[in-house]
Amino acid sequence: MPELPEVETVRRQLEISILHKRIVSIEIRNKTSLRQSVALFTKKISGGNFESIDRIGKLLELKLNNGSILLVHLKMTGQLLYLENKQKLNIDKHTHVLINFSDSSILAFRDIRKFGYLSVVSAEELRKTEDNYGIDPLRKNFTREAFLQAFQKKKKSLKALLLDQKLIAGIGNIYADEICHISGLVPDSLVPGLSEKQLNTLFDSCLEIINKAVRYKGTTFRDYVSPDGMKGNFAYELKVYGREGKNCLSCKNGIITKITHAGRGTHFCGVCQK
DNA sequence: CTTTCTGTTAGAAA
DNA sequence: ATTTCTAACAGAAA
Repeated sequence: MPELPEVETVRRQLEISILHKRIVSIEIRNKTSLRQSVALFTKKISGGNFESIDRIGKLLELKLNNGSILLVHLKMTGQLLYLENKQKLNIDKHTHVLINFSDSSILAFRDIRKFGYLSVVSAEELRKTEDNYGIDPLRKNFTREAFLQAFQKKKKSLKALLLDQKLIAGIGNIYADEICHISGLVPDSLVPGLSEKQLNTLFDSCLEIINKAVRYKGTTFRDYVSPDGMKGNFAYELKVYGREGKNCLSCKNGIITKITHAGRGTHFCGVCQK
């Protein structure tokens, strides 16, 4: 579910709620949410505290004072929730991991579909993991030159490339469709057929959509909430995603079409996107 | 009731 | 080597 803007919203909220709190205990209610054994996971983070929180693409990196890094990927339905002690009533059967802090607050990992995971890694392992990711729109290396270069010699469709985390890190199904829309390009057009000008427009659109969605604290289409339980407001700004059969808000003439492309539901206006 | 769809991506298959 | 498809899972919608 969460794409870059949602994960960034989670990161920012955790940054102001859990840093420098001592981890006093850990409860694993579903061990398949961990990438390693319960014993090893517990040993590596017990007694520590989080010093900083970073993110690449949709992956959260919670840096501990002992040098380890807790990686969290939310996949489709994962949530990281910050709970005060009195909010323990919110803990349900989908809440798989609880990290208890010395002030009685809790960082809870909840995940209905159980695709998400937590993994404690070393600095070296983190470096290798980051090697699998392309440029992140909120990092300094997301330049026009790097963007154009990432698309060089690729024969896939526009949408397939936008979704490829090895090229651009953080864009998912919702934002890929929105980016194509404001670029005036149909998602299934082949990238080798795009002009230099169109690729430049695409670069601008990526930054425009991602930055706006971050300002709106992400999109809640179904399950997503930030650590304080709040929904994202970008759902009200969506122009094509989830709007099949409705009129195009941009050109006022077309009707939003939905097709399956690159294995995903794909939405666009056939009138103002070419 | 059954079938289809869903914001992700690792790994298999082609 | 590169691109496409499927499985992992749970639940809502059709």
